[in-house]
Amino acid sequence: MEGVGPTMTTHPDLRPVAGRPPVTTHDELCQIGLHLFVNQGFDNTSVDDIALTAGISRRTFFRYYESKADVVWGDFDDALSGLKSNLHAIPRSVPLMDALRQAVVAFNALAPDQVAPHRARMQLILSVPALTARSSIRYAQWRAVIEEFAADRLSLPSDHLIPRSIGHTALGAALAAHEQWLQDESSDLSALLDLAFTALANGFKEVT
Amino acid sequence: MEGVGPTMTTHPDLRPVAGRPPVTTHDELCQIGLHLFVNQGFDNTSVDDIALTAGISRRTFFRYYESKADVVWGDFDDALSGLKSNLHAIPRSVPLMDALRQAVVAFNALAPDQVAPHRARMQLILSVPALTARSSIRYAQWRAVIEEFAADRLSLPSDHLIPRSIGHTALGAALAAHEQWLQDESSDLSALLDLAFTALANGFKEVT
DNA sequence: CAGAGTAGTGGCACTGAGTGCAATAAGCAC
DNA sequence: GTGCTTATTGCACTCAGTGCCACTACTCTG
Repeated sequence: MEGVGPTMTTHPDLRPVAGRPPVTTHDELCQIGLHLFVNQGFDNTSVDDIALTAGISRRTFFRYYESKADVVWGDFDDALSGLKSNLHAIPRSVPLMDALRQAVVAFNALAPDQVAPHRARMQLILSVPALTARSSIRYAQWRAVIEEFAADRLSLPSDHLIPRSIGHTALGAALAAHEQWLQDESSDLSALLDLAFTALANGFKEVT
Repeated sequence: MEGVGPTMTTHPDLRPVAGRPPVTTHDELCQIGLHLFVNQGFDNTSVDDIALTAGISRRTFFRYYESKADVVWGDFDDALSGLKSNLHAIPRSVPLMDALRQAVVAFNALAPDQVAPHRARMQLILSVPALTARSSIRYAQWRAVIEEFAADRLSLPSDHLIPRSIGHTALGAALAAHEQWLQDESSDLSALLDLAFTALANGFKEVT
């Protein structure tokens, strides 16, 4: 959904003082996994394949990721906190739906060298059923950020119908834009996101 | 999402003339599955449990449903064609977003005796991670119906950004309403759907 | 440097989902 | 009955995911 993944490492190596140092990283496994999934397909890639390639044991793999499918998302919590800070950096004078649009667009602005890997990731997520399915967890986290922000702006509890609807529909708009982006190699994700969120804020009136 | 399930049997027994007759039905397995999931939890219920209760073999279970999770949706294709005909029964004079709202609200109008089982089903789907995940397939089918309708109304291809966004956001609104409905035992699903779709059509302006 | 403490790794065994295959059972028409 | 068709079933297998426990590799303390 955003600039997740290997190229966007955070946590600048805060290794805890004691204990055996980790052999690999989430990012490394993510890179390896994506590579294998792209080349031989998700279903044709076993956890053993990934572990073997990474030089770790199968058991250790599951200490890094809870499931094979989670690999594609890399360190998503990291990305989410980015979205959150993007949102909260927007002044309250900007209307809610504009703020959402701006934050989501800004957050998906990718450096040129990140476009290709992000395309690969999203292509997998949106086309492999098992990945689409497992992504529902990530989507829920993403929505929670939006809901919380909307609830704050509207002075409503975040489990109120309106913030919830905003969370769900914002996710919908973002996914639609991503699908569209994947469909056309030459398209611009930011522009598509902008369009989708604008249409959403207009209630899909006055559209071509 | 709608009046799916046991209480809503269609296909009035078009048994093919030749061959061994089926021992059970999708609906029966759906009922058994829901019952077990509600009582002992989804993860604590194995396919063997369901098969044993239904008096069939484990292998046969997988001829009826592709996965354990699919059980909760019963015969969803059936429900979908209901939504589709609901949509196409609406005159073209009704604006697109109003038509969607009306169709979805009408389609989720449950007979009093269907409320409890539908609550149970949606409660499972929206709270058990494995079911939430697997439901993405069903959601995609649901969206496709909406997208197709919107594309037709707007004279756009159904893989255009706007119909896609409408499909995604309509699903979002419906899910938000369902979540809200589950949260409050005394709430009315139709009213919540109406509110969510109205807010969507207003671009979330002028909301309380 | 020895030993304690801590955290990551690895092997093993196990459960359970889902699948391919081949045999069998149960209807139908003739 | 014989064939034809379709459903059921058992078996064997792959693979994801988990619990348990031993082991390893590092740091810190004395």
